[in-house]
Amino acid sequence: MASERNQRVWQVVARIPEGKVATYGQIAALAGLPGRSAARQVGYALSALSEDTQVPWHRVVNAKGQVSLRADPERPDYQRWLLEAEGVAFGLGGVLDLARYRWKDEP
DNA sequence: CTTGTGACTGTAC
DNA sequence: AGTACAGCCACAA
Repeated sequence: MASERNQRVWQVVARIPEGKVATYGQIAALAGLPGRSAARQVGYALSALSEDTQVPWHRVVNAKGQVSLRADPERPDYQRWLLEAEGVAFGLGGVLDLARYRWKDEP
């Protein structure tokens, strides 16, 4: 069974609308994770997700607007592929425009 | 108990 | 622009 804070993180991630993305720091703030290293715990929480999870973890990117996730040798840009399918445009370096796609908790 | 690692961020050079 | 360092926390061994 997952820890409460992990579920809290997943709950926040699940609120990200389609075609939008959020940064780890943002997720941490919304999830109410204390401390400055909260972003790490967010990443750790996502790492604990199952393969069949329904959480849109692919909408979570780092502060640079790039997909993080360890590069799986078999799925090098799985996350990017999922985002592109939602209408998110990536730059050449696999970077997206955070100023444009960053999710805002309130409209 | 200690140590090492990690889907990170911000500041400094 | 990129690179390096520090910060802080959870988890596995």
